[in-house]
Amino acid sequence: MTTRHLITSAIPYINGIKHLGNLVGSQLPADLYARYQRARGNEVLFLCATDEHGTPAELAAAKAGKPVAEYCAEMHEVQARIAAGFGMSFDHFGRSSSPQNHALTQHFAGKLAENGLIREVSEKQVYSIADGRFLPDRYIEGTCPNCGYEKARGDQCENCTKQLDPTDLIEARSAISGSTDLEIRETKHLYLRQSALKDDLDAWIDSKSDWPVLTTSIAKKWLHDGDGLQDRGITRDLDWGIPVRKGDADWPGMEGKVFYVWFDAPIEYIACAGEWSDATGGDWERWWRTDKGADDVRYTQFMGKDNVPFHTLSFPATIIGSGEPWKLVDHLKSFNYLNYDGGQFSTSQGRGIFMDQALEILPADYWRWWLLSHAPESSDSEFTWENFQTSVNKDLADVLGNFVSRITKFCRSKFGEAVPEAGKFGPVEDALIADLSARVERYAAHMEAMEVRKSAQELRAIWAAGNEYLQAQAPWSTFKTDPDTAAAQTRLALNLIPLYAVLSAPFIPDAAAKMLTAMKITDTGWPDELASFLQQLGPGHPFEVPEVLFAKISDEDREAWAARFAGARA
RNA sequence: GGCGUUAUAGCUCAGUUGGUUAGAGCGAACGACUCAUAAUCGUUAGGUCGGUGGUUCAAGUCCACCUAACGCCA
Repeated sequence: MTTRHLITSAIPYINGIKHLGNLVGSQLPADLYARYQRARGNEVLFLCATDEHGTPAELAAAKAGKPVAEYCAEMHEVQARIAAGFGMSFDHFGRSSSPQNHALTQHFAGKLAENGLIREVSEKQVYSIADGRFLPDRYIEGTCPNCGYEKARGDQCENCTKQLDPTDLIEARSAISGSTDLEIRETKHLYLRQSALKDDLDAWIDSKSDWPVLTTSIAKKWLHDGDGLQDRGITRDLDWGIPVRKGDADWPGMEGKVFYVWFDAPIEYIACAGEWSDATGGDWERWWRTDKGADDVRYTQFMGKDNVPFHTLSFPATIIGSGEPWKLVDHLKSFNYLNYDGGQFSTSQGRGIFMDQALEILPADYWRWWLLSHAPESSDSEFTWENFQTSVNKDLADVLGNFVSRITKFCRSKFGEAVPEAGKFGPVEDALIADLSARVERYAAHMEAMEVRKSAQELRAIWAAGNEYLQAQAPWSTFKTDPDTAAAQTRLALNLIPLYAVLSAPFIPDAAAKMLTAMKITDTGWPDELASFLQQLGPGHPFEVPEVLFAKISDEDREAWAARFAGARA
């Protein structure tokens, strides 16, 4: 029985290229799961997009000297290209600024208003006359009244960590223009009454007993801490964003305002499916509307822990509050942070390795393997160059790559570049097949459960089993006295290559494809019946000795890279 | 200050609902093999499971307190 899997990765913000910590927390594990489910013959819709609205995008565009729409369009292409470089198998990589998202976001706001879940709030905000705009708290700078630090931000002083209100700052100025010509103006905003949905959300979270504790503990904290779940503003005084409208209608009093980015970004998960439909002719509603076939869809989200509150509370509040039959997430896989060599990856400080830089120095498979096999599932984990080097060299080059190399070269030298036909399997071969069957089953169970590290561990053991078999049977020795038996041993070992390719493809798709190409086989299917799977390459089946699958990382490379990435990004 | 997560062999980590001698990979030592990217395979290495005190016939595995790191919030 096949299952339909809707899979989304947290959508990356538009203002720049993401680092490896961002990648391992969302896109990469989501891709792993999507590839695995497709390999099992299930129908998959895997979506991601760029998150394009908000002040940071406006400022990044201004810094680049471009209109914000143009900047976003360009950065979207850049991010799409890099994601493709990492092998992300998105069915669609959309944009939160799409017309589909404009319409859907306005639709949701209208429904929420109809259901009494929106309230209007008047509040005072800082307006910069020189900039001609309201300033978010963190874009106001001034001297900290507490410690005297001169570059304190309106929300917090980075020097003494004291929480501030913009009006506390001495000599407050705009962080954008530096202008001190500021005034307090009254402005009206819409708030989503999340508090009214608290009990619904609480019950819903309670029903998710199989979610990672990281996910539920964060959600529970926000639900129960202090005064409980707070209402949140969903509008801003900005130009760049989705205009505030009540469905198709104007929203009196909200002219010139846009929806706050956190409100429209998750709705893009749905709109993205609409973009996919418009681009491909697919039917997005059967993935998202439970009244139109989405009831039997299994929806899984992937994200870093910083995104958990929005996905467990705010977005579900939007969906539940609409009163319409939209699909809610079934499983939410969250990740901790990946640290870089003793500190944090930092986009703002340019610390760590960024996605474009990673692809400049090594192929995607190297990064995919290390990042996934060290995914920060149970706690924060750390990238070090030494660990990366030994892990990649040992696992990929020595255990997997060398296995393919040794058996294909051995066969070529003794039997030629075709699968030898003599001899037959005995008890040792049966035992190997039985052992591998059990391992494949465990691997599948871990992949199904999204236990990323455990999956990688089992996969590695499956690779090692091939080396163990060769080492114990030593066809190079057997060949001298009993060439027929050596032929059978070689035949079995060669057949392990397609097995390794299929199982490894979700982790290292490029190398997996090379392995299949070398063995001159295209579609292997999933190894449900291992005994027959391992006879796919029958006697006489031709193959080629592939190029080295994984070159090793030398100490010189490692040292050079460690030095290059020690400081801030150039 | 409140809350949360984490703390297991030199390193990176596994350890289901508490139950015989606490596991894996890497590193290290020794051995085997020589087909292979000087790759592989095997054996060994004995860590008071952060600390203290409890519950229990029995705790790394539950409870309390403490310590440290990280994070979230105020």
